[in-house]
Amino acid sequence: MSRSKRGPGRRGYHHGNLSEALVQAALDLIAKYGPGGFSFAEVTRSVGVSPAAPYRHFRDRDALMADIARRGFELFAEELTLAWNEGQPDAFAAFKNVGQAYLGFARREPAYYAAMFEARLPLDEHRELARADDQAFAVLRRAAEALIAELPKERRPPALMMSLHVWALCHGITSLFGRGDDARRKVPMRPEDLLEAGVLIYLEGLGLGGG
Amino acid sequence: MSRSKRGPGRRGYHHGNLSEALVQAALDLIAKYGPGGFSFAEVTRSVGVSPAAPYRHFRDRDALMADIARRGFELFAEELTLAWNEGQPDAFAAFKNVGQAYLGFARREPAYYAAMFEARLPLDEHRELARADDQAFAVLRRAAEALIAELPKERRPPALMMSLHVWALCHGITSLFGRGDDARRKVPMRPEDLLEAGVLIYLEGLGLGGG
DNA sequence: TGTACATCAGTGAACGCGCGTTCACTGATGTAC
DNA sequence: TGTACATCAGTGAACGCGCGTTCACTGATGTAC
Repeated sequence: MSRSKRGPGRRGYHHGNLSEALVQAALDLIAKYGPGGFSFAEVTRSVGVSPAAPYRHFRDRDALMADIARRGFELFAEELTLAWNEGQPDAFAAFKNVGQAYLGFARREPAYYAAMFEARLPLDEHRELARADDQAFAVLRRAAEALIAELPKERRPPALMMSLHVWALCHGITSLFGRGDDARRKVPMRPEDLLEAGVLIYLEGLGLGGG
Repeated sequence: MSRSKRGPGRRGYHHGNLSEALVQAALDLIAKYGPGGFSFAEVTRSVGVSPAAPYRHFRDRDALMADIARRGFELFAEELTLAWNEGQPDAFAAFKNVGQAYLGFARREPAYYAAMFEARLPLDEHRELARADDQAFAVLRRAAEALIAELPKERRPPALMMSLHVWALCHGITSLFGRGDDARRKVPMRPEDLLEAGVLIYLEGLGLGGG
């Protein structure tokens, strides 16, 4: 009986990589039950350690949650950066790729996404989290700047505004139509197509149609 | 002591309007602690009734949550309808008014908004909720249809797509920049202005600039 | 290479707590006559 | 108008449960010599 508690991944008394394992287990639970739906206790059970073990790695439940969200934003920033690909093949296509990468991340990593945007973590109290958040947004903003630079100076919109619009559109589509749970609003089109069309219309409105 | 339990609003043994009072108390708690942060027990305490009392009115905690969200959507639909005002003074202005009313509702009623969009209620299992949700969206859609009707036939976008775009933009702005708690992303502009500009650019992109 | 020892990481039992829900109950209200 | 009675709405005590967190502990690991 006490043997079964060790689980398949244990390498003896010391776990080896407990904090990673705790994060993964928490992600699984968040994916199933939402950001409010995971408990420290359940995480330890699914990892197969004693309920006191996590306290060597995280101050409390909240700190684990914040760490997950921070990791999420770092992954997110990486993926957006890859999608931007230094503006290749051209700023217009690369900008749209960033938008699609946004949706792709939310779809592939709903648990991270929930921790990042639905956990209601107070950004003032988690500075590293706020910084990671800023860095992910900065990718989107740089993409907007590069695209705007193609317009003649007198017709350039503020890059901040433009990137906030696209962020809001991406998040709105993800949160309303792109989620993986039963709270998804069902619409007869793919979120990706909805975003593609929305961004095209928006860019057209800025005079950036067709690249 | 047992007297104090009755609270100021009680009219004796029978409460008179307990289900309303429970809803209001739950809304207060949701506003403070988020949709996951209210407990049946705490609600009864703040209303001043015994913990068993709510079961005369709601099957369980989940049913109360769903009822709150349903009421929220009904209020929401009313406010959007008022803002649309039958398309007066003109479809363009009225459409923008609907968008502003969206943000206004979310700002004035953050608890309702959270119950409606952040509680992860499964829409399949709460049909009346799904219907109320549909009816609120229908207002936005009708506004889009009226605005689209001003375009020549061959240049009309699908009304469904257009209303989903605007819904997503409204929700994204609300959820990221317009919330009342510490999870708000701070940006140097008002959500209302951000929405106004975004909708204008989007409509411009559809060839609907300036009305 | 071998040993003593410090440090580290996980144990397991225990705590107090608030939760959702149930139950038999009872006081208040409304209605039939 | 008065009374008997059915129905309704809230009571309060109790339940079992899972939670977060603490504590003194101990097994495993790494390092100095």
